[in-house]
Amino acid sequence: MSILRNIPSGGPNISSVPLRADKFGLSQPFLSVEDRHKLALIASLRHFNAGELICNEDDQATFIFNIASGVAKSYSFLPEGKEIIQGFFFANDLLGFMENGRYTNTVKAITPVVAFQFHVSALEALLRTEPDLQLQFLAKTCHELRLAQQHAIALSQQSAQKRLLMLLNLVRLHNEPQAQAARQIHLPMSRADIADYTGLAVETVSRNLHQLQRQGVIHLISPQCIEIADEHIFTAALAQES
Amino acid sequence: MSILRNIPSGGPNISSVPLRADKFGLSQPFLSVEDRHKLALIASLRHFNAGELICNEDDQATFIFNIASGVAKSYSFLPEGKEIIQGFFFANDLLGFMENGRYTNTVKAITPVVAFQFHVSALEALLRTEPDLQLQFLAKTCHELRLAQQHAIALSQQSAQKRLLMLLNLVRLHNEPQAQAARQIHLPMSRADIADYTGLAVETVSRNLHQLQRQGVIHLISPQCIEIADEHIFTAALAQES
DNA sequence: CGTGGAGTTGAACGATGTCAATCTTAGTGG
DNA sequence: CCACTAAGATTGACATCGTTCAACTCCACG
Repeated sequence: MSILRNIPSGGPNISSVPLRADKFGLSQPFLSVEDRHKLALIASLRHFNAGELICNEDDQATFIFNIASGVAKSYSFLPEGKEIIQGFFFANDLLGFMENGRYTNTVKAITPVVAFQFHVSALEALLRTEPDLQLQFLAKTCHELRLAQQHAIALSQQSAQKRLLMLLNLVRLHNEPQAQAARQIHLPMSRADIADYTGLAVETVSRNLHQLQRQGVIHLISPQCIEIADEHIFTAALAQES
Repeated sequence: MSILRNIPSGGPNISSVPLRADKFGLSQPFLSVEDRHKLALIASLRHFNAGELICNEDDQATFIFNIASGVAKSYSFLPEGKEIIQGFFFANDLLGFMENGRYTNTVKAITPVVAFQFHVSALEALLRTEPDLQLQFLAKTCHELRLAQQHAIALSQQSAQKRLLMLLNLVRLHNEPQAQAARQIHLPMSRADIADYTGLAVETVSRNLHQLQRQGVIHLISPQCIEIADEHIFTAALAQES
């Protein structure tokens, strides 16, 4: 496979959570070597610059994408002209969800993105012949559903602080291990993106981040880099009563 | 099949939207007779009273359910002890989504509910041997994801009125055709449920419904029954700028 | 050195949450 | 048949928090 030779990651991959509890515990969160190989056979590699559109809502859906590296945002437009960010896509995520053959969201690269692209028809044909692989896609979709529900939970929080803490916690899980060890959260997105995800105004985002700093929960190193002041205080603030 | 003989609906069924555009348009939103028959072979019928628990978050997931009639609500608990309603399930919906073998939501019947129940292991075995049927489940899950995203859109609305209008519109789609023709929306859920779904206080729900009435958008016939005063004004209010 | 975008800060208004009281309704039992 | 009860729904008064509008700072880039 020429594709497999050209990239370091070893081909398409999907991070997920298994539907059923494995007897080995949380095993098989990623595809097997065989499944990745089968996907590689129908994949081609794409590069997107930061800010570049990956797919557009309501457009005819011809490709499904699997991110190899980089971060993208999925968003829709509200009646008022504002936009809401539905979620962020990271490495090993799937994007290009569709209904009636049309994309249900607009997805734009936030950082430079490298992604595998599959023809919808080729992927569908593969999934029909590989039920086990299809189950992995089902599990991934269930996990996306779970993430969307957690987003709804974040949005239903009254306090701006908690909404922000939930976003920080979400982004944190996708940071490099060394960054996590240093209690640092690297935010690939702008304040406007955070505002659109949390349903707040940009000013409220800024104000409350600084308030969290005054309260000793976080430390604003730079606009894109936040340090957790105290692990214990941070998690306590996430689960707080008030 | 004894099950098929005992129920009028003709066995399990799944309402959905196809992933790909069919050459026949919006065809195949429901399962084929053959698929329903295969599901019936591994299904058993369950009855739930109004208010009865169908499945509980974090519990071992042994069954997946398919509603034949009635309405249920899916909810999670917020740190503050409040609860958020993630969505409502109607006839031909699937429920019992899981991760790591455990339910991700608590589901409770709002009205009396009749549902088919499938053993997870039996359903998984069936889906492995029937990739086409599995694709229907994948499409259904994608549609649930879409609904969760629309819920997030509703929650990100600043105005309480718009959140309520989006809920009314959602419920309306599941009403009986004759009710829709009469421009009536029958709400199976309580004001508290509406509040938990929209992220508002019960009082705010009540106040804004009455305000919508004063504005001539709807007419409150009874707490559980709302009439759309004018179709045009209603849809205009949904898409309004302000 | 100037420019523009992103981020921050300030002040005032307004919508919604909260607390509390009242009203309505369905179900119960005398 | 009627009164009682409890849960759901409504209404009022008030405080709070976030939005809005505006000005300002910071930094990268030419």
